[in-house]
Amino acid sequence: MTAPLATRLKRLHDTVADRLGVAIVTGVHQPGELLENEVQASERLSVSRSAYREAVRMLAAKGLVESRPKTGTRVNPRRRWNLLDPQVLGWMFEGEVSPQFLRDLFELRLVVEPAAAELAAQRRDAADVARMDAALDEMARHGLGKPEGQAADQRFHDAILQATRNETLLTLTSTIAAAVSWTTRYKQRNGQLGRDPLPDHQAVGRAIAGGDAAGARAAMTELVRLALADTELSPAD
Amino acid sequence: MTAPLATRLKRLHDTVADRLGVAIVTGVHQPGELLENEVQASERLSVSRSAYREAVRMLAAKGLVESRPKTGTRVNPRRRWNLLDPQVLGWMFEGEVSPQFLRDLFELRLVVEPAAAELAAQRRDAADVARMDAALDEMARHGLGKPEGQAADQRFHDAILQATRNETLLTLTSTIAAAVSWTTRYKQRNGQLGRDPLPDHQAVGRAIAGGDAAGARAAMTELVRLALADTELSPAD
DNA sequence: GGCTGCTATTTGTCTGAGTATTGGGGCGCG
DNA sequence: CGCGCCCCAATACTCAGACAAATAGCAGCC
Repeated sequence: MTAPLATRLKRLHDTVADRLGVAIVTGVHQPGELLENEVQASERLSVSRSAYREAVRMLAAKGLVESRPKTGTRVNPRRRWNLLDPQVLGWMFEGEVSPQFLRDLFELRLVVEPAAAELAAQRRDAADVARMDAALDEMARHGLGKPEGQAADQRFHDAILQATRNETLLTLTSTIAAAVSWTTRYKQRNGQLGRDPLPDHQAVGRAIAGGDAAGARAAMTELVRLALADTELSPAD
Repeated sequence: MTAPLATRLKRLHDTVADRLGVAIVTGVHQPGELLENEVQASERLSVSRSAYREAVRMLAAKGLVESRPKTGTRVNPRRRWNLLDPQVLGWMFEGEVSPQFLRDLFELRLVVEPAAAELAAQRRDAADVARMDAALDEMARHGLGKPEGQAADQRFHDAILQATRNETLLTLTSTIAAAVSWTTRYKQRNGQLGRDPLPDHQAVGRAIAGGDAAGARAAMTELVRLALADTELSPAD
């Protein structure tokens, strides 16, 4: 017993936060549920109370839990979770992700990315275009099967968000990235390739580089729709 | 000296986090800047090192800072801040908000809310419509000058996001709310009324209740555009 | 000039004590 | 019986001080 909580690769409080965070977002601890009190919990994880408390503070900062004297630390209703927090999103994907949540994520992408593409077409400068082209080149060279190609894919989407010149949209990078990476992961797991996504990416790139706002929006909509179809999620409506 | 950090209304670590958070997002501590070391900082604020550390953990969880041994705690580049975190957003509005950021916020609203209205029109049920109508009634009764009216305004926008049946969109509630409340605050401060926003809200409500997706999108676009115009922010392009 | 090992600084972790808050139960009173 | 008040115990909160671990920067060596 007193399983030694994984060999230390990072700070202890981060490790504990990860562990608790995953347990919460994957449903091991349901909303409304009360966590063990600090003393028991820290002893069970064989960490000091301070380390455990700092972990809980992090979860609280992300809206996952709330602590009060006498009552203890309670898991918040999902509604209060910061689902767009990169770390929370990461914890989600540690377990099985519900199809409903994936559809929500793609729907958000379908709302945000076409609009972002449109704005990017209006505001991009030479540096943006260079970033996009570099990413597209690397995608073509490596293919989407390899990690390099996937990284390039994410850089492409990120470059577009950057080109919008909108900080709040840029914050959604991690959210988009989660959906993007899930698509390729899914396709690899299931071996089916679907249509080659590279031409669609290039079409988006051309429209943005050419300043064609409407075209960029349309091309991006098409791209996301295609990705959604590949995941075999039934359309939302 | 050793000014006693406000009479305790909430937890000490929350108070410290608020104070540091505001100082960072309002630019008192620039990105890249190094914070005092824990001992000095905690002494200056007259709190224990543990309380200070828990506060820093919260800021780190929101992407504002990063701590490393020997180097210290450094303010992250804005790019890594979770700008959509409700608390971070709240801290922003403690100081002067840059026009650029406000435009970004409205632009995000312009991306999200029309799409949300469209989805809401497709998926709303009786309860959603009831919520919207109740909010509209209260807005009409109190007017947007009074706190009750403003609260109702936010409930209206929230009801729409709820009706989308999309958790990730719902997470943006606080972001939308920030932009909404800023509009009314601005209008009160400057005394100018602009067009009465109530009819536009009612138009959105009617379209959603009637299941008119395209109409809902159009009406919402109009509503947000109007709000943007009232704030006298120059249009983004 | 570059590598290597030392050292000082800073965060990280632990422990144990005392404080503040508050939900709930008991008790009195109407 | 019902209602309000007070007390109590459980819990998180705060504090203080010590030691451990990591690491940037430097000195010294090859």
